Amino acid sequence: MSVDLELAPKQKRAAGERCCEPVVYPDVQREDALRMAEVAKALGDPIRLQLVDVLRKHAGKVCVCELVPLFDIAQPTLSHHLKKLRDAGIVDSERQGLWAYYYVIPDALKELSAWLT
Amino acid sequence: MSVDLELAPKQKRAAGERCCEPVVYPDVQREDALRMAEVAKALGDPIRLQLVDVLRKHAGKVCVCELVPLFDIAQPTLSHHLKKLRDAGIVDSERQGLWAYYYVIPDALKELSAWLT
DNA sequence: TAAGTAGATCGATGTCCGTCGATCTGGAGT
DNA sequence: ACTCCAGATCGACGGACATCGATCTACTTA
Repeated sequence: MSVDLELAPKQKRAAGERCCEPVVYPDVQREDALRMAEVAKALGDPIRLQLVDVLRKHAGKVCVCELVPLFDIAQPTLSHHLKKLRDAGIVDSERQGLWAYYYVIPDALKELSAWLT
Repeated sequence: MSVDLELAPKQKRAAGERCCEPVVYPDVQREDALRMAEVAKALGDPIRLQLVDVLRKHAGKVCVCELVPLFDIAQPTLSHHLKKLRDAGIVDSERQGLWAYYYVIPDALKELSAWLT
């Protein structure tokens, strides 16, 4: 899989007809697309999207034990989703004794948000 | 646009006390989360994200034959991605003779964009 | 030191996804 | 009618994903 986005010479169209305006290039380069797609993918699960929503609205750090009863999933599954969000660079966590506190990394959603606007 | 989940206020974490109360809140906005997650999931692939980017920048309808040479993937794969975007309600297509033209549905990204902002 | 607890990790399972070559569909040109 | 072509669909394959119960880890408390 190449990064190359060059246009190949297209086959000739019938009787000089075009199907559309000539060349279109993606303005978003591949690395940007990879980064934003990774964030979008992490948000592509209803539970993770709601998790981010809860964390964002709280504006502080939220204990995992507060999150567990909000969703009808087992604790390991929630932990799995939080890890996905961590791996995507959307949230981070802090351990304090037995409890773990999660928060949204500032500007983590900025690039995708700006692209969507 | 938000999931509207209120959390119990944080309390002091003294010895022997719970860090929080396991309150269950009605998930009134689950439908919103499902809808936005579906859009995010569709954007969670670099090629699909670039596809949407090209279609959005073009502001008109783009022929599939223009899209194929932009990406280093086989034609059925591109068709598969376009179908994913169609199923997510992000794009739609028009057939004109041999050619198919794709375009971004207006406001399709609006809800997710507003939530991200 | 022993018991208890919050949260992460492991292992298994069933499902979904991205990719491709091959094939099908239907309009266009000869 | 026949051929050519653009694009969609099919079938298969390998890998990723969501989910769970069981277990592990690390800290707190008796």
